Amino acid sequence: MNRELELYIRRYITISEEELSVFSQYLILKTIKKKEFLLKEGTTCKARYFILEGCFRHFYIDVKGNEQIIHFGIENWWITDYASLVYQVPSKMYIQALEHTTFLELNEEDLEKLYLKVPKLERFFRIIMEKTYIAAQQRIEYMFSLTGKEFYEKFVGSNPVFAQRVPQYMLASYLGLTPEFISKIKSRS
Amino acid sequence: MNRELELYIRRYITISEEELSVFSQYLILKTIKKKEFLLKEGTTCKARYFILEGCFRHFYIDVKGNEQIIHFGIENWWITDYASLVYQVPSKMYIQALEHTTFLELNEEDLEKLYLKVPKLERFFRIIMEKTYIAAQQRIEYMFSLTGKEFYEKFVGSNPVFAQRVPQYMLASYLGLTPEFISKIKSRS
DNA sequence: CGAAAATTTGACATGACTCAACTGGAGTGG
DNA sequence: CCACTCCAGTTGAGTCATGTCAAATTTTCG
Repeated sequence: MNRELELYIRRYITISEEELSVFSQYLILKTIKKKEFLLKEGTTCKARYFILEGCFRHFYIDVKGNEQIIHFGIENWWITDYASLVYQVPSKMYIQALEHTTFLELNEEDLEKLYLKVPKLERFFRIIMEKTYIAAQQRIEYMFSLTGKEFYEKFVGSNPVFAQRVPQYMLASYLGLTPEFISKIKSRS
Repeated sequence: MNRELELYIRRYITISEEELSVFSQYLILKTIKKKEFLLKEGTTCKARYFILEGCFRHFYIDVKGNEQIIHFGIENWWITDYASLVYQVPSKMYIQALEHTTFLELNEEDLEKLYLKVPKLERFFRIIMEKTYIAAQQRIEYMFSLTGKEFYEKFVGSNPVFAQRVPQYMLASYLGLTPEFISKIKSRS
């Protein structure tokens, strides 16, 4: 079992070496180059990915043709398109590497088998989903309560390192603002 | 076991009568009157609630002092403040009945015990959380891609019955718009 | 029936967008 | 290693969607 993932799992559940090693049999270590895609619109998503090193952006093309980033994925995060994965329908999303990235792939059909062998993983993924949902909820609250300027400043304030790692226009997209507007925010302060 | 909840559970997992009856021992049938609260700011949320009949709104008071509705809860939905429930911290949220409402209460400490007795419930709640998360994600996409007018029309179009059930100013709050603006949307079409 | 709450309407304000032009680095090829 | 291109970022002018505030009207409900 990969050391990073082991630590991550043990933050949430207690699990034996044996169970971990069964889990690890289903994980495929992969790498992907900068700008390559893990998922493209029209493809049905078949797996979840645990990021070991690197960074993804998760976006879609909206009705007006703009790339709208809904997430970034970094080290120690799971990334996937749940809407496509869970309902097994073609995705409207793209997941693209922003850097050379290493990750573990967990196929969803395999995961279903795994749940039978290691039922504790149901618990693990339940807990992960709860936290993921709470984060999404938090995001909705910020979108409602903060102005663009406040949202930008909050994001950069709480993720200073990450804000360096991605270009400004992607931050703008993530925050639902235009690059021009971000530029004006910065100059006015 | 309550019939509604049984049907709901069996949409997602296969489960025996015995397991269901263990589950049902932990459920408390309750009712609440219109305008009463299930949860108030400052209280730590201790349970999840399955709505049998009636309706709740889930809101918080933002920095500017406005009530910001983040969800409505209706029949066959679970409602709770996950942020408070999962981390056991005081809630920033209110959950208030909009009608006389009947629901089943599931205490979180009990649920932890239940997971040991009926591990399948981990699976059940994992699946529920996945769907709940997907819905939250969808909401974020709408907030990004649609104008206020479009969002309002989409909501009323897909929930015509529900839109009747709550006052306009609450819809406005849920959509992140002002009641005045909703009024203008309606008059201009 | 009357008071309180919800909705509507209008005048005005503003946050954020659009578009277009400009600047400055980062690669790339000769 | 220079010249060129290209992309990200900046700046400014003008616009538009939506908000604010206040008053008028309608609905709800005790």
